[in-house]
Amino acid sequence: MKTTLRNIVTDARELFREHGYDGASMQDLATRVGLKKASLYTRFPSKESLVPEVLSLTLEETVEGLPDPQEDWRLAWQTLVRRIAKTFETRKRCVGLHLAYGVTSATPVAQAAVSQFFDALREKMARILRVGGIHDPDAVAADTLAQLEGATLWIITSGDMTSLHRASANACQIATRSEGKR
Amino acid sequence: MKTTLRNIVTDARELFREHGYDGASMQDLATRVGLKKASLYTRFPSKESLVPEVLSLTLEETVEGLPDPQEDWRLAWQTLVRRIAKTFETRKRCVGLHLAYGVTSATPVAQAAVSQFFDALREKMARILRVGGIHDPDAVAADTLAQLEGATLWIITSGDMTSLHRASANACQIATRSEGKR
DNA sequence: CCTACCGATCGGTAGG
DNA sequence: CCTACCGATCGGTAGG
Repeated sequence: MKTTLRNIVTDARELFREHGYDGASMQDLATRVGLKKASLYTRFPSKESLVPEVLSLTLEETVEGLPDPQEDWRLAWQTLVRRIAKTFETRKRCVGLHLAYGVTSATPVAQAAVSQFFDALREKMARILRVGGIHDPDAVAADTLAQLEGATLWIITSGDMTSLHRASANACQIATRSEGKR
Repeated sequence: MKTTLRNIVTDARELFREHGYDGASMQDLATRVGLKKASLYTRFPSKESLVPEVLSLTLEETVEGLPDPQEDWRLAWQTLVRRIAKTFETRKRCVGLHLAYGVTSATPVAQAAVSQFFDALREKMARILRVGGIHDPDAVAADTLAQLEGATLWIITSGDMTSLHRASANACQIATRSEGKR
């Protein structure tokens, strides 16, 4: 297992997802990637600097290779929604949400990265809905993401994935109702 | 300001809500309530033991004095939903969600308390819907809570409360559609 | 990329 | 209810 930059970022992501910003330690990350802690600091200037890397990688993975909305916006929407739901189902929690709750004004760079991540994701979703002529695409995108994120609560507290499945199914139905309005 | 047990619990709640389980320190709590840290340990045996106290107080406050569902289930439902939404609007985040993401198997008592809290709240909501003859009350209750919780993401990242308002309004509409089914 | 260290802070306790 | 302390761990750095 080579210790690439990308490897460090994905391992940092797993730690942030599981333990949050405070709970993830640079020592844990070092052990995980097979380095000494000091060596991490030759790649990343600080713990905080990992957050933008983690989130931009996540955004990239979430939207890469998505069907062109101009060609088939329904397919693009369903693929994106199901991809997000699948990640939550596999990982049990959302890194972004854990970081959103975990970063404070003490780490402004991380805080800004979290805001930008969710804003970009929402905008990506809204753009697809806009092609489909869906009413108030920004609101529908935000609410859809909120429903998916909120469903992770039940996965964490009780292992129940049915709320996530309903959220995914309901979101996909947006793309199977009548064309044009609503 | 007297340093009552209840005072300590509500201050602990504010710290947990803002900083999460790891991020909230017993020293901060002690300073906040005007005691030395060691003195906290004469009231509570551990940091972990504060979690059940915080959540049972929160559950109590959330459901106390609610209209009797048998008398007017629509009013009971709307009051409960709006009460939850109001708390999120005022406090900007949900203690329960922050704790759900923040506690691990390293603090099993806290973890169990979080699960019980959300299960009890969902059951309370479902019981009201059951009186109203709403279809699949457990699922509707879980999804409603998920939508409200998820909306806090947008409050945190961008200050946008419109998603929370839509969640609250949509939930309340459950109680204004036709009696009986759905 | 390492060893070795820094000051700060953590949850918790001894002892009065 | 306090002072004073415990060992552990934190993010980060010096110096090679």
